[in-house]
Amino acid sequence: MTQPTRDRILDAALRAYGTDGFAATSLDALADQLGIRKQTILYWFPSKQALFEAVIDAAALDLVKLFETEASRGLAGLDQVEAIVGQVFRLAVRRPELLGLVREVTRPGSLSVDRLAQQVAPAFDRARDFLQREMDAGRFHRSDPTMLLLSLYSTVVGVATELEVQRAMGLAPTLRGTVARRRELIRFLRAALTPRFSGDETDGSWR
Amino acid sequence: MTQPTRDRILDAALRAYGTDGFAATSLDALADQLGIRKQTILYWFPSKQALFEAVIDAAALDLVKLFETEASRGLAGLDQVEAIVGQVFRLAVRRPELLGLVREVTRPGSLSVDRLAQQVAPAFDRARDFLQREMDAGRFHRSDPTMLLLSLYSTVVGVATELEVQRAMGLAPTLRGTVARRRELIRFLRAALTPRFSGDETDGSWR
DNA sequence: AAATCTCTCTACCAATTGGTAGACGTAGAT
DNA sequence: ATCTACGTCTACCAATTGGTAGAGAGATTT
Repeated sequence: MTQPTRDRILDAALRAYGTDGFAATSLDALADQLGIRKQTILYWFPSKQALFEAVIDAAALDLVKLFETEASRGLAGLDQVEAIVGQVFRLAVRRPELLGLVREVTRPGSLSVDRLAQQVAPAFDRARDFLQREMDAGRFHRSDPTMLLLSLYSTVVGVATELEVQRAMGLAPTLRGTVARRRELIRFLRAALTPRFSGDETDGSWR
Repeated sequence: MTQPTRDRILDAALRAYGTDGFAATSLDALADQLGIRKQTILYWFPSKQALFEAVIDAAALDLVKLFETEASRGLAGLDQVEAIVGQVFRLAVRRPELLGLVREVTRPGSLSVDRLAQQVAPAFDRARDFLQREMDAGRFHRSDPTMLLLSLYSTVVGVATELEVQRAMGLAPTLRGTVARRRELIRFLRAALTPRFSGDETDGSWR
């Protein structure tokens, strides 16, 4: 009980919304799980929607902070990519609900995307700049940075979070399996990013 | 009204569950949308859960059929990959709710994954065999086929469906943009799949 | 000591939820 | 003509939903 009530609520809500989804999680269920009454939740957060938004803000802060510190190490080329992949996988293992929340929020038709997007945008910009620099330095296969980032995002977050798909493919969700998946993903990304020759294979122009 | 009631219900439910999610879609809302009473839905499907399962079955059938016909064309190498990507993108444009349902069902903590997984498994097996054959023929970068398939799945489905993430990255969801994204994705996949030299760069052994 | 503030609680409430029971009309079979 | 099966409906219902009102306990301030 060392953690104040408000934080405990945020924590449990993040876990619940990120796992079961916003609509499937009632305030009563959340309160039960915390051993408090629903009205206590409504004291700290004026409505269910407001709680959701607070959860998003908290998650965004965590995500940004994580990438902030990672970026500050100033790695280059595939080392940086590998480090980021490592962070995402660590997140997928230790706080799967966080990535789950991202998927919940980015669902088509979601109203709260912008709230998350706005806070994460600077990190995206930084990532894009990084890709651009690496391309200019000839370390990455040249292509449109934004679209490349989208592909990278989809691949990494997908491989890290699509646990059920992996199970369906016959991959056991063990620690060993996770490590193997990460290694294989990095192999995949290296193949996708490394330029063919000393120069470029494609012309690099867009459209 | 040429379509029988049961099919109309399945159709609307697929769209609703794939867009807003299962928990967020009430039977009343569904019925309203169809201009019928909720009890008519419960006449055709004994419970909300049963309707969900019927929707999954219908979606699985559509997906399998689509890949069945695509695979029967017997393309090889990147041509086959490109054709599949094309199909997925066509799906993302014409029936986004179908891919949305897949994401809904594959959410961690979902109880109905197995139902979908079981029906799609043969298609996955075929895809894995395809990758293995291509590697043996030296047309694809050698690596673990299952994990490669997972990476490919995540990338393709992600890029095709993560509309909100794309919007957050500043990519307009126009038709031109979609085409560009598909082209860039294929470029990405080509880079990831094509072997480096005549032989392999990696040893190909696993673990 | 009184008043205020902070936090959690009990007591409700109107709306919505998934689901049951059964009436009603239509069409085909006997 | 009657019986039966089918499909949709009205009428309910108990449980759950998010939310309001305000009591009460404990600490802090005046």
